[in-house]
Amino acid sequence: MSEATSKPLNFLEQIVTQDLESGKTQKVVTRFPPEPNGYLHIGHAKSICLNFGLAQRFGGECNLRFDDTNPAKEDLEYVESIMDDVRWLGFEWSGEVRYASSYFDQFYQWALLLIKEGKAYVCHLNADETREYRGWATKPGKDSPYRDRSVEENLAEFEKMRAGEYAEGDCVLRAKIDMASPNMNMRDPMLYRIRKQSHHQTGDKWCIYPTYDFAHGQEDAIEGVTHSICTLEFADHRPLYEWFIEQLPVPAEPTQYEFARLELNYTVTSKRKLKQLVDEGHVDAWNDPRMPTISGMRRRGYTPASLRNFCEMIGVTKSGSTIDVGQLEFCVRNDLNDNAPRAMCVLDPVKVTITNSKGTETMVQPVHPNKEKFGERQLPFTQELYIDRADFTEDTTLSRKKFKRLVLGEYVRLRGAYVIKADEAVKDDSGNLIEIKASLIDGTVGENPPEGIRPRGVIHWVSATDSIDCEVRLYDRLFSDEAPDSGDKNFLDALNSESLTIVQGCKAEVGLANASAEQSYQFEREGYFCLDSKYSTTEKPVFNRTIGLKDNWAKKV
RNA sequence: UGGGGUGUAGCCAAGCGGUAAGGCAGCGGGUUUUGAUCCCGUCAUGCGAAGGUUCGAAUCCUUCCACCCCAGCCA
Repeated sequence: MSEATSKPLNFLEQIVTQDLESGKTQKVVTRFPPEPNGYLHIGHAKSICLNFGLAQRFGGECNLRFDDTNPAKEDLEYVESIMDDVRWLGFEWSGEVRYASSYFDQFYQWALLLIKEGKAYVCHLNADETREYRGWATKPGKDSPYRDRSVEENLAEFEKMRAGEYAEGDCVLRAKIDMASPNMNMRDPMLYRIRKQSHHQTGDKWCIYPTYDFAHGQEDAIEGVTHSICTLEFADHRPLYEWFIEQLPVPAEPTQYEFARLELNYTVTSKRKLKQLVDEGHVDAWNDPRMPTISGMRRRGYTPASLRNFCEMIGVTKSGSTIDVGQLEFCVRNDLNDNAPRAMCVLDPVKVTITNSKGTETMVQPVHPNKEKFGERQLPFTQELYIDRADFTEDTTLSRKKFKRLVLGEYVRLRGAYVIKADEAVKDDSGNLIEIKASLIDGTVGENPPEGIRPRGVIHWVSATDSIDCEVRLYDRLFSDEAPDSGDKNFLDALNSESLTIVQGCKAEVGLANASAEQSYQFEREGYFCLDSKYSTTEKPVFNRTIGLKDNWAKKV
């Protein structure tokens, strides 16, 4: 890569570079640590690309670790979907999948150690009392009455917690740090709480579970993570993260760094809210094509490369920012333009009869207009064809610049085939257009028409007799508010009632009968589409519109 | 009003004392059998504000302003 085109390093890449140069780090180890309590979304994609990308670029490794410390919210379904999504995005984690839960024995030993050293205690204050004792931002907290229990008593109490002799909420294990700290996280944070729930990995082995704070840094240390990257809201937890690393005989000393999470306008990225959309039936599933989940975008037709490229493009910083969805859309179009085979599909068909037809002919079209290696496809050109209703008008006053399609009495190029002339518009009793009678201009296949014949433009078409029926689903943004999530708005109020349009009775070129869900196509002049993995059947293919073609013209008119 | 963080164009984002990269969007033009793609051009006398240091400041200092995060037995 030349000097002029090389992308500048982001702040984390700079840190890693320095650590590698100074010898502080021998080999960079990162991790992507989702909690399996929902499906991954575009925001996670940023974190995945960052963590795996960093390891990749610097010759290191990245683990996939489930931060499964709260069985109340987690589920096996989520761990499976997460593994799927990470793999689909194109990343491979180092070794086996890790689970925080597989370190529970070690955490327990370390908790015991803190107790023995007088650095942790069992506290019987209830939730309300705990809150009261904690104080608030400008007011220091006060010590729990249980803070100075003896080591022996703490050991005995903690054993009772572990043995299930207490109910949920009766007591917790707390670190003894500083109730007056200006950092709320240091006011004797919780280490363990009681949860009488069976866990998706450890079953009923435990009824006490470590908190995020007591688990995260130690997990990193156990796994030899060198750079533990999390989002901005955890910056306040860093002193606590470091406190545990200092107090405990951990095998390594990871460092936490924070970056700004991805926010997208017109989008909600909160697992809780996405789950609500699913649970309340506003969308058909976690992978509804309108969802910003990785699985939803996948079903919609986004490609792994387009998502990776997007994450690369938006950068990594510490300043909170909201990216325009247009940038994401640019990335899919960009990828699909290069890689999607072309096809024709008429969404709102109206019949065109070629009055001077010479019988069925076969038109040959490149699969991709500027990539020969994609090969060619054959299109049956029959006497009866379909074009889109919107591509025809009887209004002869429209200027050539304003309407580059078929006008009664004028000429248009049928993509990859003849130039035709519209001779007659046939109506039914109520005046609806039911057929266009047209004539083809001889010698215009692959050739310019003779002098004096000026087609207004090029439109797509499909054989009426040799094509397939299909359904097409058009999507608009799920939310009509740029910031559905902000302030005290109810994000459900911003739901766009027109986010899904189902179009029946579409006609597609025959080759599309072999379409598969993971293969995107460009339907020429319409946009990029892929088969819907959920609703498609062999009898009736259903195509999702991933994204329309860029349309500068529509904006100007 | 405690602590932590962030302010460079409509949206992202480089910049690390030597005179504001790049991308998206926009605008203007060219090519085109997709109103797409592609190509060319254009787009911050200005870096949250005000002072100061310096030959020279987006970069250093001071003060101020705005916004975000933290008081779950969530992560």
